[in-house]
Amino acid sequence: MLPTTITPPKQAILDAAQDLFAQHGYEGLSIRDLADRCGLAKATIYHHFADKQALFLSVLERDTQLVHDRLLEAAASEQNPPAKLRAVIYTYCTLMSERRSILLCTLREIGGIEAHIREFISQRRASILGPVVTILAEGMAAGLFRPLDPEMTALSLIGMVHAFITFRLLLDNVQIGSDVAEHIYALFLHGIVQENS
Amino acid sequence: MLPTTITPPKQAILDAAQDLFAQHGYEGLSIRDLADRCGLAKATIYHHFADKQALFLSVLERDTQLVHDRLLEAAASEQNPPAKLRAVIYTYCTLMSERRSILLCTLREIGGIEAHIREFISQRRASILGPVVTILAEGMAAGLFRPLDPEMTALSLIGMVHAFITFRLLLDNVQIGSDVAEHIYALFLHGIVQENS
Amino acid sequence: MLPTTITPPKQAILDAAQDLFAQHGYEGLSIRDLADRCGLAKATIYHHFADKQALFLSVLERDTQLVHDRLLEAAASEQNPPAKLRAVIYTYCTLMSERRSILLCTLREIGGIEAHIREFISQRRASILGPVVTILAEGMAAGLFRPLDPEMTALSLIGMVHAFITFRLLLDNVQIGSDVAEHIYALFLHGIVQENS
Amino acid sequence: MLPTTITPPKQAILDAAQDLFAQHGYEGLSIRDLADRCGLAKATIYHHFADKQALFLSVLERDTQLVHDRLLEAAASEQNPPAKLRAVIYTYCTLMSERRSILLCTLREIGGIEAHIREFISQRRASILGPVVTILAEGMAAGLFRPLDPEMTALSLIGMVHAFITFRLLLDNVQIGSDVAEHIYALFLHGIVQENS
DNA sequence: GATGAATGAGTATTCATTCAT
DNA sequence: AATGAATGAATACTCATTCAT
Repeated sequence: MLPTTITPPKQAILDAAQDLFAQHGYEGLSIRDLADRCGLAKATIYHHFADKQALFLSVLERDTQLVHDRLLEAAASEQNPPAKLRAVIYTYCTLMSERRSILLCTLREIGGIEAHIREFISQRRASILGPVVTILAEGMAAGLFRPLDPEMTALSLIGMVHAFITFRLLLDNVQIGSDVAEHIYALFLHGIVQENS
Repeated sequence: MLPTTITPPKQAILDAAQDLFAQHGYEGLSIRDLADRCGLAKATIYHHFADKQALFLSVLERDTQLVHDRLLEAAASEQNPPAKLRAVIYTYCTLMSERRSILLCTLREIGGIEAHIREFISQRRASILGPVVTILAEGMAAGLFRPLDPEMTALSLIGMVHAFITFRLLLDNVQIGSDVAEHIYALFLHGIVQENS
Repeated sequence: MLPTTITPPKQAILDAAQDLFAQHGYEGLSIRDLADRCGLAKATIYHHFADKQALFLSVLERDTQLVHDRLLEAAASEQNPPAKLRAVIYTYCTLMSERRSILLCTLREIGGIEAHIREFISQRRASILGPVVTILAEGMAAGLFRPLDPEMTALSLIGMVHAFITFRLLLDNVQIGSDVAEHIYALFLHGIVQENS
Repeated sequence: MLPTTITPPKQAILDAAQDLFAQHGYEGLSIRDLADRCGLAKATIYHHFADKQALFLSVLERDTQLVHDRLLEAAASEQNPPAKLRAVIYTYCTLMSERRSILLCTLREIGGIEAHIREFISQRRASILGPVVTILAEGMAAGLFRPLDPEMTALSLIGMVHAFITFRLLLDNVQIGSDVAEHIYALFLHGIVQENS
């Protein structure tokens, strides 16, 4: 009836699943709860997705794609590497705070997860680190940044944000604001050492 | 019979539980698996611990205490703040790599966990950040470090380590070595920016 | 396939549960046994009833409704209060003997039962005493019966029947016949005292 | 150390068990709870009683003996059958109200109980009905009471009291007072029918 | 007289999934 | 596109009981 581009029920399931996976993790999402939340019967979920794993991968793909796109947009909105970095840090903080990307939320239960999913997650990680690595490489080439390993450095940056999400937002329910983003930006750029003339 | 200082059975359960919680998370640890691993009957676990939650808190307490103690030792083994920091970073990387402290591994599940446990975790977090905060404050007082928020800065450092644990060790099964510790140490001290004369 | 008025599976579970609750009480009914008796898997019971409590309340409701209806029918089948009472006593004896209403059978466990269920039982008790109270009030109004407290008197009558069910039927496995009903009827109407001219 | 006639710990266990059996029934008493209540280890219970069944029978025997003795005392304290009956009814109401004899409390779970215990209960029932039967026979012999079946009549009387205990005391937590005893006495003696000159 | 450790069988309940309709 | 019924395997947890000390 609706002339929408994508079938609504499938999207509604994905939306609800994104929420629940982010809150409860892979094992923690119950198909029954998901169905209830969607106002559908359990069996209907299986009409749209082969099984829980397929559902998870769909959500993960959509989710990481969104993060990837937003980071690219943020980088593109600025001209020089430091400004790009700043935009990316702000964007990543906001995204994690608002959507709690399930990539982040699933990382800690990796031990119990099937190899198949792990590989998929491993690939998706690149699509998040990618935009950051690009900026770092750009800055190093321009002589603005020191010649560090770009992958490790990007991973370190991502880790700082995650620490605030997990230890502050999730644990203490304290909102992550621009002060955190600014702190991370400053620390990441200049370190803690007092540099003298 | 054994004139050991600590009663073996309870400790054996805690050891196995430490392992399993770290690998599978809170929900992911099955009492049956734990009992099997210990060579005990399920009911025997309940003879020693009131329930899964009590078991978890016992493990968590022992685990965070160990991390706390090791970090203090590391700091005490060096004289000046930068050296102390370096020792602490190395120690934390090693500990996380070897024991995958369940504090870290449980963070993701915080959403679904009962308030009671959350509060406990929240308190224990301080005992891990504490030693780092002390060193930072010391360095700032000495004019060696820039005047940043010590809590946020310590949290950022911890986050960097966690990123390598989750994204490299847990996900790709790649061991975390001294190169990682060294990278984090350098980045944390000086940032990425190329400082000019 | 069957054009029956009520869905068979749910009713079959209720029938089996009525039996088992009556025999073993609330705690004594095992969902596994119930499922076995129905030829269903345990999980199927939970497909139809939220939990044991919901199942119990369903059975209790159906059971007390039946007793209530039968007592009303019995009373309606006769004209004068004494005859009504006699019919009610016979009917109640027969019902208890055949079905061992779970209301009766659960009473002992009241101590351990949750307040929620107790309240439900308390309400249901009225639907059984009601028909008797009505007859007694009728007879008193007509001057046939002495002006006693109708509630207490009805309760006393019910108690006499229960004594025979528990002490004879359940304990000694001796069937309760018309001799018992007749005894109760005579005792309830005239007492034990030899009235003189 | 104590020159008491009976060993205290065994009595303490019996006292606690009497309470718990009365409240929760046979199945409902947990050895762990009993041990906790006594401040003893579970194994200590088994040091004094072979198993749960033996414990139950000990309690039951002590309990019914007490009821039996008190009923005999009550009967002996009066001269003529009606006065004896009145005393017995008052005493029985009080005993049931205060101690909730486990005989009463176990009756409703008879279905699930082992044949061995049932037989024991069956025997003990006589020691409670006995005193009442004696009074009734006495009254009938004296021409004061109508020639009814003494066993059935005694059972009916007991049933009336039980109805008030289960439906009022246990269910509604309403205390059973002398009004109930008086009602039962009057009803039992004269019935409900208005006798005319 | 007392107990800590241990256990096998049991409890109610939830899980992801299948299938006929 | 959707679902009610059904299920086998799993979950955390409790039970009465035994035994070496």
